[in-house]
Amino acid sequence: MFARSTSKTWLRSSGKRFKTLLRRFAQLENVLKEITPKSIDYSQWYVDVIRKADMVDYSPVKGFMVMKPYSYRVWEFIQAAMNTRFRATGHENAYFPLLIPEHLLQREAKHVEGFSAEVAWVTHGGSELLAERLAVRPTSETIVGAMYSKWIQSYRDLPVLMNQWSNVVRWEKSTRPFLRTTEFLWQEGHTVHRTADEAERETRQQLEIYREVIEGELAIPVVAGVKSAGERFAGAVETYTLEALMSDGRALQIATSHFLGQNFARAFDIQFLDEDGTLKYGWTTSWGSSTRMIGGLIMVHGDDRGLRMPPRVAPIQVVIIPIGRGADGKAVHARCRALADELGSIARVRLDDRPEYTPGYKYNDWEMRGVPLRIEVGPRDLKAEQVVIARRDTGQKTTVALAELPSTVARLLDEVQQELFRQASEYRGRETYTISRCQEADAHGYRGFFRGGWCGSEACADSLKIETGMTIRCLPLEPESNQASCAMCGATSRQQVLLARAY
RNA sequence: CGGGGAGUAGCGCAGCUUGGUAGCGCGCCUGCUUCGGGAGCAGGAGGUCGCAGGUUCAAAUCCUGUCUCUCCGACCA
Repeated sequence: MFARSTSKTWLRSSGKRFKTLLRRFAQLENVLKEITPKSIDYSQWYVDVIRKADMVDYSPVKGFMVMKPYSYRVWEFIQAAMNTRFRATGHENAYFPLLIPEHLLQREAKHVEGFSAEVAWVTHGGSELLAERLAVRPTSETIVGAMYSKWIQSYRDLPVLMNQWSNVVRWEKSTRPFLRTTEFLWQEGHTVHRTADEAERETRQQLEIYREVIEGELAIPVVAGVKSAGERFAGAVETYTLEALMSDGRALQIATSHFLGQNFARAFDIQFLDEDGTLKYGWTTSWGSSTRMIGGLIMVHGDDRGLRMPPRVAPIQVVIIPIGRGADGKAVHARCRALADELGSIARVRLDDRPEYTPGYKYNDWEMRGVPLRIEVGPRDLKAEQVVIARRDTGQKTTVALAELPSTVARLLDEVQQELFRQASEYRGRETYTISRCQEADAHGYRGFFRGGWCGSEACADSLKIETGMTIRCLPLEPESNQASCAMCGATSRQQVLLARAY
């Protein structure tokens, strides 16, 4: 036993030393100076990318991070894309308070149970001890429910369709920027409906909106499904989820939508007088997506040179880099400025005219930040009335005549968006396996999505976790085929499930 | 929360074993020369060594505590 633990420790530390060596070697080879290659240390790669791309910084408090402008801008694009769709489906934005009195938080039994371990409490106002402690919201079902019960009296008040953009706090044990932080930004929708059917439809409709935004804007392919009971939101009847596959083969739950039945309506007394004169409980839903999506964006599209931004959410879509000095330089700069003005109406353009850096430095710099298109303008191009365009997604360089530049840029931005989605889809397709026994995932290093049968028992879900480290990510809404037997116990399968190791 | 690793200039690190003037590379500032894939030379600025105690004539170095980051588990968007 002693020998075993010793060798384990040794392996761990020598593994780390080995990684450091490899990393240094990579740096000497000038593969890339600032970013650890994915293949050497994925976690380190992730941290390097977000820091070198100037997306976040750590704060003095554990688990809290600063979102710097370059990542916050991405968040703003996500917000815009979602707000448009929320509004189109009749939702309105509102804002509910940050602090929730303890008695409210405790109204719904399963909900409290689910969140109690990670709630932060406010106990003092100034130096005075509060009569009742106040929870910093981990999510807002309770405070929203309490308010809704005041606002709703008649079926004519329904449906209530509200959304809020806010921060929430969950005291997490281990944190990683974007993926799991103690405080995070998100959007949470809360609705009340007259019938169960309507609430169910709402739940699915919002999941579909998430899919549109995540696939269409972030270029991240997702699998839509239903959570198993063990993975369900605390207090929900049914939780719908979108699962994405990261480039290290682990799954990320990227958005969820909950059908809450009448659980919260009963707990918070959300009742309405129906047309038939009887008092009924409303049917509620809630749905959320967070800055975690940005973490997904990084892990799905990033490569060893850094980020690769899908154009639709890229803070800078086109960077123009002048080449040359002296007399040439002046003409080049004039041309670049003119191009920046011209293209500014069709894309988010940045002219990098910093004199202190060479073009080569700038290429690397902007590639690290994932700018989709780079336009190079040098003396040669000036004479030939052309520019060189380099794509971040494929690395391809092409020469484009000035006359065709605006249309080409517009087309290429569209192509890069498609290509990133195509690459991610192809990867996911390649790394999705159908298995009949969960141990078969071992051959693939438990990297990827695994489709297998499930008998429906929580015991099997638990043993899966213990034996393979995988969890049931969801019961896909569109199962590919139905396995005859459970991948864990071999009994008759109830439905195909998606298995993976998850973030 | 358990177990590893790490905190020294903006970044990456050496120095610590054996206590005695704070170092290197990159970056930064100034000047000149450079510019089609991380430019060159010269000069210069920058650090209460994570924080708090303790030992000592003397602590980056030794001891205790604590905070943060990071990895692996357990718990979760």
